[in-house]
Amino acid sequence: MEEKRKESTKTENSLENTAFSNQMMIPAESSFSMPSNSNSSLFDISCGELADHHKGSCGFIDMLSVQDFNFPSSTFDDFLQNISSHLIPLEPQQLQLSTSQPLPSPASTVPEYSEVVNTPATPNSSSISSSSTEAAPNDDIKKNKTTVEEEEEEEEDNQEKTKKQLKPKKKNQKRQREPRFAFMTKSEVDHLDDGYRWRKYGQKAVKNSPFPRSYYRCTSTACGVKKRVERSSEDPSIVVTTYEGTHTHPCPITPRGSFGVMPEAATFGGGLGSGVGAAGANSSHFIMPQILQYQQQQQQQTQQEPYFHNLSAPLSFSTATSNPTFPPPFQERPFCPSASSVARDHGLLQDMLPSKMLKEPKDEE
DNA sequence: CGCGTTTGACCTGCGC
DNA sequence: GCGCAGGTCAAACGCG
Repeated sequence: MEEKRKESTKTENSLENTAFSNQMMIPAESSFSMPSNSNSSLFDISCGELADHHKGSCGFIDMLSVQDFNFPSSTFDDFLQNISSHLIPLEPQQLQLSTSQPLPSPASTVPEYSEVVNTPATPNSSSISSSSTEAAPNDDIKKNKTTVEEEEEEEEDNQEKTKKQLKPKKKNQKRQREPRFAFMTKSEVDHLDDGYRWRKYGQKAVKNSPFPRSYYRCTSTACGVKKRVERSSEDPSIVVTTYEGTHTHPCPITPRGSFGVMPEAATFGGGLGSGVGAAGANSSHFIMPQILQYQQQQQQQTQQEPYFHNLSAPLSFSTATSNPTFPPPFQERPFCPSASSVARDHGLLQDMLPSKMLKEPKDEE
């Protein structure tokens, strides 16, 4: 197995633009629902089995029509970024529902993602921290510890009291858990090219999984963003990518340098989504959005109702409830959606995805 | 030669 | 205290 994995790893490296096919995992707060009756759509949402550490933290999105889609890094970046600009978080309670239900063990429900994810136990802090922690993630940033950050620490403390800080990183420095953000992709390659340059610094066998977990770090000196990649033991075709930290630099491979940049600003937005979208997707903001919006527009251009609202049931992502209440942090838009997304929502996918992908919704029109 | 990967050792947290 | 598991380090190695 191990060897097989290794081989695949090699393969991955050679496959730059991975087959980003059809599934994305998003933070629990990203849970959203969409008209269940609009299954024609580009996306269908459902809950999937999550890796242990993801339990309770993520939702699972199926991008039905995005089969075997090759995502150029820049596109992916855009994609995520656009997405994140429309995140619609759920209420703590709902989050609770959405996350805990599908999750087997309550204990493992909140693990390390507590900050980013909806921590049933501490809804408030979770939502707050998700945005705040983003401000104090990277090493450099840590240097400038501000009172704000200290507050964040407190929050984190609360959240992590159960989990405690993971290792203080060799120094006495208390280890801060940076906001994390995970998503799943159905891909043959583990390491998706998200536009950033990553250096693998470790690989570990994961318990209860035949697949090893790989650890990557952003190669940019001042950037401490990390990312873990592992395959789902449930479904080997699914790659779970977890980003941690905030990029403090623009995406090196982003053609549209414009958006990829969210340096300091990233403190708020860069977050976990980091790897994913330079500025983009930050933990708490990375939630589906425009895509659905797009879909909706495509299907019912007149629909004025927000695409998805709160998730009432983890598995159902059913149609929305009418009261989308978003925790403060979610209401903010840390970064500016790429021009394309802002200027023309419906152009989002067109802008990011190959026409191939857009076909479905379009054809439906 | 620079950069990235591999891989075993090491560190830390946590449960028993 | 001990063992397990996750996470990180860093030397060795491979590749362009």
